[in-house]
Amino acid sequence: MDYIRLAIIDEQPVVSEGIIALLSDVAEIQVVHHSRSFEHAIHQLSLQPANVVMMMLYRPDPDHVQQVKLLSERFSKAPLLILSLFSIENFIFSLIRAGARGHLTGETTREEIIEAIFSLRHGYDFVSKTISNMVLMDYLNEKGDAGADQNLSSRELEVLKLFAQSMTNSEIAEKLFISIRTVETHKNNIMRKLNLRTSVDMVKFALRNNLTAL
Amino acid sequence: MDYIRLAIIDEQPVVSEGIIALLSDVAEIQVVHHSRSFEHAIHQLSLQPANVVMMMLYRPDPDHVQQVKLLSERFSKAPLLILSLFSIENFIFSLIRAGARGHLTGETTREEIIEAIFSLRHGYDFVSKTISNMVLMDYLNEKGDAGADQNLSSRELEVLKLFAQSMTNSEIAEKLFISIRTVETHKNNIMRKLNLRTSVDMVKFALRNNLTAL
DNA sequence: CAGCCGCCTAAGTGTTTTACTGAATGTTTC
DNA sequence: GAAACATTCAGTAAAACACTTAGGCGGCTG
Repeated sequence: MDYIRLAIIDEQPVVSEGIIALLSDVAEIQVVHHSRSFEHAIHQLSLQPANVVMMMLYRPDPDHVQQVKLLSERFSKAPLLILSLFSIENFIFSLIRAGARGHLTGETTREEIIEAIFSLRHGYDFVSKTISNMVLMDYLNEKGDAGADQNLSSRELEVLKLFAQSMTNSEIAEKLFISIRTVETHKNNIMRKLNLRTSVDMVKFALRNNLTAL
Repeated sequence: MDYIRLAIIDEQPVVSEGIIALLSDVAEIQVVHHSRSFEHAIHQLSLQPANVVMMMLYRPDPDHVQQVKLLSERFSKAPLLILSLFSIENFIFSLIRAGARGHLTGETTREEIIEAIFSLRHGYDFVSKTISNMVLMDYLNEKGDAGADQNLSSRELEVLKLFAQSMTNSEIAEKLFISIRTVETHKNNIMRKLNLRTSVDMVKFALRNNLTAL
């Protein structure tokens, strides 16, 4: 009997509990451990390897990209499945580029989760229909500006996040080891890309997308 | 037998599915319907009343405060339980002021959810320990800025509101028939009075106090 | 492979906003 | 009537912003 050993990484215990309950009557899937933090997951995975790792994300934090990269490199035998409760397309692409082998949104169903886990276990990638459709829409729109709402680079997201956390330009510059002028440039590009008028709008955008706390 | 008729409002089907799975073996709780949108929930609740309404929130959108207010007024017989996957204390207080009778964070467990539902059904409020502790801390520290806007003059409040609505200093000056320098002074006084560091903090204060929409 | 595009970096220049200080005028309050 | 505060405005220096150019780098494409 070849069980799938599933590891779960989730900051919010109640959601992982729910997911585990959803998977409880699938005999082939065995949840070996679930962690509330990335660091704990690394530790757990070293002790007890998994076949598939599932990671719940609640906001488009650039840190997650680094974590995905690290996980998929260090535990390359355990393909990584992302479940994101937001849907910023470009950010999700970053995650996939960083090594995630599958992705689901909050729109997904129990059946799709199971299908995704089986796919990853057997070496196939899995991307939810929602995201597939986004790619298709993009393809059809010829990268039309209509959907060019949320194509911030990871660096821009980082700057936006720090700014929305009440850091001044010089503080951001110091923290990221870049010049103040570069911080300004990033902010300009963010405003241009998102079609925002003032920095107040930028703060609101960050809040809407859970990049910072109110 | 007196079933608890539970209605669920959740944008992310996968989370509600998980919650429903967690509650599936509690005989006294019957999930009568779950909606992906607030509007749909209003419609459903009119057709089929509930004893308890559970609402999942993923980000601190001020619209939610209005929705909570409307729900708790229109369906006053169905106490409202919020499950927020973030933990911004001030925002949660707004939700409770708006009429929510219970609140849980993502830290919660299956048992706590069940306890909360039963409490609300029997007329008691339920607030998770995480938030209870926050309230206590707040009470002790006298730190919360609820009511702090009382100290602002009406003119200052007006300037703050316009600023938080993305108006530049010159636009505010023009609108209020005062000079730009005066607008600056007002902003300075606001920051000093509220003990804020940056204008980003000012925007957040305005949002917390419903002076503007996100 | 050459060319194009996006990302990251940075600077130039001019405008706007902020930080800090001071101050005139009126209203309220003790 | 003195004290406290609201409202108004300004000088000066620093910070931030808008708009532009620009080099190096990596990826994609014809």
